[in-house]
Amino acid sequence: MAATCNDAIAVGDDSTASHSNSLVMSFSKKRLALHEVDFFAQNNKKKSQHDHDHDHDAQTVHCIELNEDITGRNRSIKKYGDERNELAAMLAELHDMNAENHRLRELVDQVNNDYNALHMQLIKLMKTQHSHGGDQAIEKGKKEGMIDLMESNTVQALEPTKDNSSKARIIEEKPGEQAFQGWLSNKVPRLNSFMDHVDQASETMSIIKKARVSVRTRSESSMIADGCQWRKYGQKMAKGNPCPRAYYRCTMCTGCPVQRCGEDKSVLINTYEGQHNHPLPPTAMAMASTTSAAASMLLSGSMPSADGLINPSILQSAAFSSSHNNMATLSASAPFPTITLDLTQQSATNSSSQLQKDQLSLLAPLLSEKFMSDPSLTDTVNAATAAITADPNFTSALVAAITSIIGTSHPNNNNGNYNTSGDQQCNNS
DNA sequence: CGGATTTGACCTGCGC
DNA sequence: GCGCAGGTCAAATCCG
Repeated sequence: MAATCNDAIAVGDDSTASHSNSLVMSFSKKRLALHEVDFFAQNNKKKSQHDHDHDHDAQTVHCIELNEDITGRNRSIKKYGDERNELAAMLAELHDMNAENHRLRELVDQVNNDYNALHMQLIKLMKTQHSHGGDQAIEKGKKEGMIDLMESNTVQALEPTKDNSSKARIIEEKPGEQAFQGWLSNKVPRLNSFMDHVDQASETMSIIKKARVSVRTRSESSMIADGCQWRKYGQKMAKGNPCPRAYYRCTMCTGCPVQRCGEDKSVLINTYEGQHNHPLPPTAMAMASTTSAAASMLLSGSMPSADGLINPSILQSAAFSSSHNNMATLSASAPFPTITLDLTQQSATNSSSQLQKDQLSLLAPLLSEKFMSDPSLTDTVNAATAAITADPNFTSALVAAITSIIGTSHPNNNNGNYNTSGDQQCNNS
């Protein structure tokens, strides 16, 4: 705008020559003035533009900041969107896993059903086999009351089974256990299954409670003073025995299930069932440990091992001691398995200490072998195990303990006021 | 008087 | 289903 104004003034000044200098001067002044105006105008313009530029920069910075903010928000939105998608994917995966879990569960149920069906068939088959192979031994045991396992071995050797090869192989590898297997198949057929360990354990525990250990001693008293306090709660006339059978219960602790009864004349037979469920005095520990150990040995021979088979050495050893010394005999007669420890010879021949040692030295390996291999034994049995492992002369100590218990309690029985001692049974019900 | 023992009744499992 | 034998209970009795 300033340049247009200057050009119009210059055209008018050229038509007047006489006043040229003054006009020039005036024009120059005006022109200077205009220049000054223009200068200020330009300065103002620059200033204005500068100010405008300054505001524009501020707005630009603000816009940049807003833009960055928007960009950040967009990033957050995008991030949230990604997380949402990821969560949705995880939910979908979880849903798939639930569905697969459901399918697997149905599959497991199906497998369990199949297993149960096969298990029942197996039990049925094994019972059928035992009805062929074990009947003779059982009948023999029932007739004689006691089964001498050496005789059982002979029976098996002379009369091999006619069943399938699997059964025949087991019998060949496990001579001596057929009587117990037969008894087990008759009483607790489920023990024949080595696959159902849980049921096996419960069954075993129930059998342990019913296992009997019969200790034969010579005593004029109606019961053995073995350190425990016994309370008589009943007496019965047993069939086939002129002497009454007395029933005793341990009174050292309320609820202790150990009981026994007695009958006989000169030979005292204490039959223990179960175990004490309370601490025992030292004098009672020997007998309790002995009976517990014997019961465990008896039951161990009837329990399958981890591989489903049974270690025959225990029963073989028992049979050995039985046939040679009449000390440990195993009875498969109903209702419960019974092991009889015959100490009558020791009591009758107190001077024959070597015989006692020899007899119990045969029993000790039976006990220690089983105890060292079976972790599920009770504390009482473990105590016996500790004694066996700690004392190499345990058998001698055990003989001395038992005989001393019996002997010191009844040092001289010639008082004549008691002549019907007992077949004592220690029942656990 | 309280605890232990006796004894007859009752229950249960098993064989016939 | 019935009878028998073994095992348990509980009231009566005994004893220190």
